[in-house]
Amino acid sequence: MGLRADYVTRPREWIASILAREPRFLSAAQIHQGLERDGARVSLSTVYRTLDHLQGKGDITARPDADGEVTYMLCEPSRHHHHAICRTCGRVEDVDCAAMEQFAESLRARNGFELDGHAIEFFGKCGACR
Amino acid sequence: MGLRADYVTRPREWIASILAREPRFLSAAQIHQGLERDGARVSLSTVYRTLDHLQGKGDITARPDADGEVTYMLCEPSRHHHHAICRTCGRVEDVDCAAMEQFAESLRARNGFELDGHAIEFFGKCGACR
DNA sequence: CGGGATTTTGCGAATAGTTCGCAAATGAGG
DNA sequence: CCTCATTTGCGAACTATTCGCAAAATCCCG
Ligand SMILES: [Zn+2]
Ligand SMILES: [Zn+2]
Ligand SMILES: [Zn+2]
Ligand SMILES: [Zn+2]
Repeated sequence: MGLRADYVTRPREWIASILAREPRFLSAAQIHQGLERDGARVSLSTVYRTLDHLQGKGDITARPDADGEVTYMLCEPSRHHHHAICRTCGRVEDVDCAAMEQFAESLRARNGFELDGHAIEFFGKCGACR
Repeated sequence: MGLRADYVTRPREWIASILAREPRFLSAAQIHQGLERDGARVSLSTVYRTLDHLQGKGDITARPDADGEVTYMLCEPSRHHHHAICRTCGRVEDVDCAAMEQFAESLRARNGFELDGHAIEFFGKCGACR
């Protein structure tokens, strides 16, 4: 009772290693394909379960892509920050949250990232709900 | 041949009217339920097709929710702006894109919206892709 | 007000992504 | 090694979304 087990297994190591070397959001299917390419035989169910597991540990971030397919990336959501996503290759660069207004400039300066769009969502309580 | 037909039909009017009175993102299923509640019998397929149609006309915005289910709201995506989404009731208020830094303040002042979080995504080309 | 060409709808079947149940395999600990 | 809890694989079940096709609705024009 109490302690939650956290076995180290081949499938989990393989999946973590795929995520570790891809700085972009990957779908469960893409991860599964990556495993096959590496010669690692892991069921798709296990991929999903491992992703849930990693998400539970706070090791990965999940996000539905434009079509609603959920994608995952190694990234600590606990450290509040945002993402710059390359429209061409999908590469993700972390962006801290300090000065929003400077983002466009600093992004370019720091990462060579050429900004051409952004999406923002604010959350909170509307007047009626307070 | 050129002109694209754009029939005015009951289902389309009903669906548009549901969207018109809900300032929040609704899933196809929620819209379908709303139609039934109104006594309007429309198939779920038609709901999806009408949503595609409205999206094609640029009348609605679609966005996958956290679980990947796609949701829709009456909102012109052509006028670039962002959304403040109430964590409690889902109400969406439009926010223009001018001065990002002032958003938190102005949101509260203008709409009584109490901000407690935000998600931002930048898009563009990374250094490697340029 | 029809009549016919065109578009839209409903239905059920087909997809695609994700989850589940359960028996067999694996990892942790002694 | 042995034992027990956890994890895996497999196939079936689910859910959201899309499709094909015949029937119904809309529009246009006379
Ligand atoms: Zn990150
Ligand atoms: Zn790139
Ligand atoms: Zn809007
Ligand atoms: Zn609210």
